Amino acid sequence: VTDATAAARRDRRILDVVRALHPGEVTTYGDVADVAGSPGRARLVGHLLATGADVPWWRVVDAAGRLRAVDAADQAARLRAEGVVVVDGRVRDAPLGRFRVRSDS
DNA sequence: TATATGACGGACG
DNA sequence: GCGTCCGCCATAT
Repeated sequence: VTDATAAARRDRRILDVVRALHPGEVTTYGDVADVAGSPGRARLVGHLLATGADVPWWRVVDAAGRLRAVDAADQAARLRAEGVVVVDGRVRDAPLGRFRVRSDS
């Protein structure tokens, strides 16, 4: 296969993982990359979500639980609408289904 | 072709 | 817990 198709397949795989997130479920860029089979490529996940993919992008935060979206306020609002506790631009809760935000206190 | 810049993350102090 | 540094990958200039 060509590099282009391989990359396209990889990107699609990442987007599929994000699409699989249920309401109230929050995960990290790194975990998405990992589950999608591209460990270490957290930055790539962020880039994909930034390109306006049709996926629940607001359910993805960074490893520290911080909301990195351009419009963090919007992301916070969407998360709260699903019952996720966001404090000072950060996810304080670890509700989540299969994917977990590593945030312990 | 080279450099800079992000929706990142881990290691370190 | 925070700031800095470096590695990571794709785009933009």
